[in-house]
Amino acid sequence: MSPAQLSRETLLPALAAHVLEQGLGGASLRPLAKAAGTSDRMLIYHFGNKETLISELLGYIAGLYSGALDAALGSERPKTRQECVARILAEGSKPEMQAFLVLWWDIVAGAARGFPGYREAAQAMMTKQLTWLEGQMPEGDPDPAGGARMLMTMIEGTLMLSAVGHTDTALQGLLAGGLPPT
Amino acid sequence: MSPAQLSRETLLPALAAHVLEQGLGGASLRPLAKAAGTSDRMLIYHFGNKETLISELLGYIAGLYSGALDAALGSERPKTRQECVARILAEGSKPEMQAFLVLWWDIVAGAARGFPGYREAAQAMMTKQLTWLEGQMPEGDPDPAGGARMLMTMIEGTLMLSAVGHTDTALQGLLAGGLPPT
DNA sequence: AGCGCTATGTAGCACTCGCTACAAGAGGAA
DNA sequence: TTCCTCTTGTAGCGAGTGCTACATAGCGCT
Repeated sequence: MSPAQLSRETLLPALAAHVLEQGLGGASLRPLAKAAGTSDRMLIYHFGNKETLISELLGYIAGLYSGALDAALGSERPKTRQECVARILAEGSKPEMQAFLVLWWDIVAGAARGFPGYREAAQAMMTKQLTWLEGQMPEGDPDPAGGARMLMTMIEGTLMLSAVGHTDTALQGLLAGGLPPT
Repeated sequence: MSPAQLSRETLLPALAAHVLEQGLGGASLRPLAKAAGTSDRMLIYHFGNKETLISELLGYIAGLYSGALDAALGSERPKTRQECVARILAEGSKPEMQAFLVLWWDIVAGAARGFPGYREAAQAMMTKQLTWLEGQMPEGDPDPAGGARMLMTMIEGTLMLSAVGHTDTALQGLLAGGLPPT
């Protein structure tokens, strides 16, 4: 009956799955523990306190995101910047990415408010995404580094506007910027 | 001793001041009531329940934001798009705007998660900002409507990246987009 | 066998949460 | 006056919060 020994590493996947669908705002110990098949008592035992747990969880989720981006590496690079934008927006609209996106705004809000661990995790995810985007820039692009950062800014703006029901504004903005997502 | 009669209208300013500095995540009735000089009992009495209170509060804050934008209308229009971006980013970096910005990410997170009232308030604020931005577009701009939407998308992306410690990424993106904030 | 360390369960503490039951004062209407 | 409505205070409920005290089972080491 004794389950495989618990540890931070074995707990984190279940915890991540829980916050991915329930959010960080209402993440309290007992529901988290239930989702991981254990008790609040054991979460405190393994992580010390809730703050540490959340920090480690955010780091783990940043790793998940990084892995998801790696798995999304297309075989051949896009030919144009606009194709590049279209591809990454398509990536973000996949259903399995929705939970990530919703959670993302929780993380941004926590980062803006200075909660411990939030900023670091958010920064790591954005750094990873920037790297990924640089690798996705068209072959002969005149300014891959700067271009990637510009596309990144446009994409993040698009995601935010979409989150609050201003998808049209963002799409028309992309259009006016010469980056119509096909 | 009897204070002026309480009502939703007289309560909202104090409530807004509280969430502007404490955030929406931890906004619970008793601290809110204390900030407004009353009791949780009376908040429920006047608003019915917490959900309604938050919804009305978000609407009120959207109005505050709208007023702040109106008050920030410069006398003369910027000459170029980049000056326009520089001006709005400068506006957003004023200290009195910081509380708005931090709260903003709470609202976006709530909107993304579908909390009642959040999306409506966020949408209203973005609509207002878009209108404001259209009015700030340079005189002879070839495409004021589309341009405003593009600038809007870039600006929101910049704000988000700044919130998570990627200000440099955003600024380099603006630079590569021909929109260096002076 | 005995000892000590690690992992876990049970129970509980002091606190906050949104909300409600009940009573009471104030003011107007009859 | 008597009644009714509106507004407010006091007290509390049941649930949930992070966290802790205490006991205990299992394991390896000597």
